[in-house]
Amino acid sequence: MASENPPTASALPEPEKPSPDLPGFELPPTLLDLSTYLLSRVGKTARARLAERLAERGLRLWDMAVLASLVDFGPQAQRDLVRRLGLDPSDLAKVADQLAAAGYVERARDRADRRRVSVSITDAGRALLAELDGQARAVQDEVLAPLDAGERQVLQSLLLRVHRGTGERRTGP
Amino acid sequence: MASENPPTASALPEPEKPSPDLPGFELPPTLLDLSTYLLSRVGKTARARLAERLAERGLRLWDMAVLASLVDFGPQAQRDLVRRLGLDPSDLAKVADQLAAAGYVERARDRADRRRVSVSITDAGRALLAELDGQARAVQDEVLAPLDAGERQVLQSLLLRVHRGTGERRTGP
DNA sequence: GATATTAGTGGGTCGGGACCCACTATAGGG
DNA sequence: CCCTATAGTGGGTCCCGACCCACTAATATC
Repeated sequence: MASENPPTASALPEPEKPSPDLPGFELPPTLLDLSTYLLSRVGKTARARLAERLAERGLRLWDMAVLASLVDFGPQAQRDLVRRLGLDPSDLAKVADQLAAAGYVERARDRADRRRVSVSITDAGRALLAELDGQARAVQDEVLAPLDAGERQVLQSLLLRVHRGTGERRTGP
Repeated sequence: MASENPPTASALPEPEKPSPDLPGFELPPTLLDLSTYLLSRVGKTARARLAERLAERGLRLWDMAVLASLVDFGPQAQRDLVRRLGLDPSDLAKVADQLAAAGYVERARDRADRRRVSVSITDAGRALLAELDGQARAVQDEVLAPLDAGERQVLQSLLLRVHRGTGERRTGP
């Protein structure tokens, strides 16, 4: 917890600006010096803004995740997508449905094991993902605006390590 | 977007471990080198784990935020809490209700302006917040396990700057 | 072949968060 | 005084994301 009333800005150079929504309404330092809290809050912002862009196209984060997985790893059975992305099989079915209906992916039964449905991305899907990736980077520029290129690299690398460390208890997209 | 199939680990020293849930199931590099994505994902993990701890006590993140605000800034009218924390007045009323019922805060009408209800924290509330803060730090140690103390400082400071930069479009606790 | 197991699907539930409206009580300005 | 704005409250709604169960089809095991 931060020391009582005087809003100490923890390990920070300068408070820079009074900052938040309303003038003179800073968030509690007790929260602000929990990286946990900042992570959660900033992460939520990032998520929300990205989701917002996707929503304009009627897509959700999972759609993008699935497309990315297909581009990066090639055609896969749904079970593989499920394991890789950690979402519910039932939910994936719905996502795949939607993507297939829109022509971004194709599904075909695996001839070796006809229980499996192999999903592959179409050209339209590739094009879509490219656009989405662009949008994601645009959002990133917004969110990371206060950081210079070097700092963004550092952040990226720290986050990646943190990510790799987390037990991955089946959390979101 | 990351280059096609070979799962390039972007601007990172070493992939360290194969890492995720199931053996041989890495997440798509296309996503992993979006800081936006990592932020969202890691943030979600942090949030979830913290919320989990709070839930054991029947609390939600907002409860903690309110307590923190009261400790850091002293007794305030609900309207101040609303503005500071950016939550709906109606929702705050419910949170305050619950906290008051549990004896963590007290409410009293402001004598200067009897429309206002001034909320103040009790000793029990202070004690609770201290505990919650401890739990939050425990979660933090879990989540940030891969980072050493110096790196955590860097992360904290970067996140704080990013946070300050975000327009704060009335997002979560 | 009978049985268990795996892949996919459809149809739900559940809880949380954000939001909104109608209503009361008080304050303040003309 | 009357009228508008503000503070708080008590109802809701809506949209998610996560999860679960029941069921079919195909395969694997013995």
